[in-house]
Amino acid sequence: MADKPVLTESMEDYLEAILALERLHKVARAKDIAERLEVKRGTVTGALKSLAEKGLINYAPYSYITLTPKGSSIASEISRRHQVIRNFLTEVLRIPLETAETTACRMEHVVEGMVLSRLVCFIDFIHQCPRAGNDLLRSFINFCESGKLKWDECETCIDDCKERFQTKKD
Amino acid sequence: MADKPVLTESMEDYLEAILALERLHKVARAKDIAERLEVKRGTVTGALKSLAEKGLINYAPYSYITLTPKGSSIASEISRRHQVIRNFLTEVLRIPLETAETTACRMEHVVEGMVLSRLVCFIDFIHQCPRAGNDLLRSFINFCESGKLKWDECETCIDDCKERFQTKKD
DNA sequence: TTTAAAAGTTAGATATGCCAAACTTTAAAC
DNA sequence: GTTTAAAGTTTGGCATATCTAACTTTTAAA
Repeated sequence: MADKPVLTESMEDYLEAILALERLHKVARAKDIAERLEVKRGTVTGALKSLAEKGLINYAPYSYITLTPKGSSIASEISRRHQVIRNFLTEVLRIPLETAETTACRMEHVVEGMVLSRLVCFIDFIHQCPRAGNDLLRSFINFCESGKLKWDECETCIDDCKERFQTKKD
Repeated sequence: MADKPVLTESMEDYLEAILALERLHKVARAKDIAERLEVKRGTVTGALKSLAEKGLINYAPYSYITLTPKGSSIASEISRRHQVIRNFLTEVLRIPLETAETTACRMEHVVEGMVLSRLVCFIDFIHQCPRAGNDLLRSFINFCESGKLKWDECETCIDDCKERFQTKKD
């Protein structure tokens, strides 16, 4: 399999849309791609030709559209970037889903390997570390809203944390 | 002051570069902008005309370049986005500075208000919350490298955390 | 099976953003 | 004060990405 071509954000969006439509209907149709990306049908035709030239999709005029193995591999990677970023935004930063989605759509084109794997680690870590977890995130939200820490609650907070860990050990 | 125009990423980059050069030398020169953004001098001239038309820079052919109040306000906002993102990447995710810089350069164009303020909060929270702090981040790095939590160390970790808090209270 | 609507394509236009290369202005060296 | 080099500008060209509107193919309804 040839090297992965460097794609524009736009081309990445098309691949991602095609992957999503394949998952829904086995194949993608130009009209659905256009709706999903909010562009006109004519614009899609041009993009499809470009992706076909790069060997990323199976395409002939008037045909249905599917990803080639190479296209599928790239699309999956982009889709994964999207998911990781969205999960970070919703689960850690507690951003509302809709905002998280639109932000992930834009961020997915600009984070590369190391940052992505750190985000994955961070989400896992927050969920697994006894000192972190959902109740730490609850404190975070509280901090966001009030702008300050409630120091008088810290002692019980730490004690609760330890207790939960003891219970969990069994 | 008129409404803030919607700018392309490219125009945002030019404003940010001009702000940085203003801070260094009081005024910006086209040549330095070109070097900073790694584009040719001719490209800069076009961008400057466009920014001047939008009322964001003071510019006349062959003159030095300064930001108008409106341009300055926008440039500062972008610069702040950059800093917040870079700080998050280095201080929380512990990404090496160089990678953090280049990622921040790309991310600064795609995060809007809510995500940015949550990032600010999160950095503050991690630094201020007794259950979080630098030693939690050290555990995180450990987790990143080993791929797993050392559960046998959790009890002492929590105890140390409490002890540090007790000491700090004085 | 004809026909009408939906889907897809094409052609021409616009906007951004970049480059190379020729040209002009400014500033500095002599 | 010339002259020359650096900085800035202009022009023409290219690539991407989009639109509108006209046209073609396919599909589905009558």
